[in-house]
Amino acid sequence: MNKAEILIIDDEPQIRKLLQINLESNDYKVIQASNGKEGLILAANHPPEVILLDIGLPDKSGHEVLKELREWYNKPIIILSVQDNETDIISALDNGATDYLTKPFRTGELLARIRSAIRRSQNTTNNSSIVCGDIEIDFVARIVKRKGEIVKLTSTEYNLLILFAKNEGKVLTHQFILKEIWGYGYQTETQYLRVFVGTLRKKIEENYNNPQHIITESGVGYRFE
Amino acid sequence: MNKAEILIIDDEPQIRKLLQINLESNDYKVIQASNGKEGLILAANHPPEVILLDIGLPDKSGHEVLKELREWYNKPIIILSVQDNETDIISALDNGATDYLTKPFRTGELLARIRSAIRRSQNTTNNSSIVCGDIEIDFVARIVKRKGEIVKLTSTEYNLLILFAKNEGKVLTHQFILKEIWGYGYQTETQYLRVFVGTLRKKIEENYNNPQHIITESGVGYRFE
DNA sequence: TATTCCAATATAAATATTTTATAAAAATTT
DNA sequence: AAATTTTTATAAAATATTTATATTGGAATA
Repeated sequence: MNKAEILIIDDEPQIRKLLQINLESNDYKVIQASNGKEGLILAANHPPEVILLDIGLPDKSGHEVLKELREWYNKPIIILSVQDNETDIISALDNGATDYLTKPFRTGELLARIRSAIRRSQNTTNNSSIVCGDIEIDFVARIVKRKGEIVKLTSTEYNLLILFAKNEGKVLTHQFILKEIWGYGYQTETQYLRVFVGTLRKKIEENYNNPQHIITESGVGYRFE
Repeated sequence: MNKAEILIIDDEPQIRKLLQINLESNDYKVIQASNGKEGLILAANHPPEVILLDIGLPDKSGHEVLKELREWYNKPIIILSVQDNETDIISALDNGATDYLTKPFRTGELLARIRSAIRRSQNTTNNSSIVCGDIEIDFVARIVKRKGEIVKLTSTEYNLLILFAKNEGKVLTHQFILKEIWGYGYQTETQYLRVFVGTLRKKIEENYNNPQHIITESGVGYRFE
């Protein structure tokens, strides 16, 4: 029994109907909005477990809705997009979307993606702490422990670790990390990142010549495990 | 029971007859056109599941027909060509043809290619993940797994694999691949491609002396299965 | 049919280039 | 002044390109 609530924001009634049938038959409770404004109101009144958002709304409001949602909503937002609209997808992911699906999609994959998103979000946002192997992060107290011992981190180091931990298993590009931690205009300062990844590794890796947590993806970015 | 419709566009009546007999005995419904104009009309009136197009028509109209078709038709177009007309084949593939067969062809091969093309066109939803046999690509996480294990790819290798995976089953010419991965001006550097196909095969093929995923189409390019 | 030859492809290895890691100095913030 | 961040410099590692050589498969020849 799930009964987790899912909000669908899409202007196409057929898509909403299709989603509704599939989701309800899998024990999700479905709420629907046919435009961005309505979606924002519904989400605010009764925050759902997952939001499915059509990014390619005719009035281009999908991107704005995503940004507005992300100002306060930190559960999964899965983007729905028509095929061949890669630009939309990439910009959505950079703006905090959790995942995406292109229409037409297979039901099996949709359900799998929803399950995976919920699982991940329960590991992170819901709880006030994350445990990744020997690393333990307490968001409320802003404390990080390694094998039970408190690790002293500077605020940049801490922010970086949080960003990694919230995106466990995902490759984060240099650009993305720099934008998230330092803000726009810093996206080319890759050296900052190297320095801080270095200090973080020294503090959280067992053997920092052979990092097990922060993995380098040469030419691309880093991945946290 | 298939009853998928196949449109043949070829000026040689013997070839049309031969194809018709073979295809109908395999439960396909066959429509025929003896020239490009007729073919375009038939295709527009009743879009078939696959089009077999003779590219080497005497008046060279095959190429034009292909281009016109590709403006709206996105199902498989398999090129028929006389042997030794590699230029024709390559230009057709670069213009969006799915596959090719050289006359005279073996019936078994023809049928296999048609089946494969149909299968592919039915699941081309380019989604946030692709599964091809034991290979699994997650675009969001930017991670490739083989039998569940993460495969470490360099960024060029990854880009190449993505290009292949997004065009599964389709023959990609050297030129096309080089243009997509390295950009204009690199279209003659076929050796780059060989080196990278080599390293990719080592990483994703079970037995890389007998590649099952990246298939060589000698003189033309590669195909991903 | 078997053999030779050729062009295309594959592989290995050397070199060049780019990217990353690290230390440490300088600047800034607390 | 201490802690932290930014900048600079340099070493090390990873990746890409180039070169050399081997292998393969098809066409031509005997």
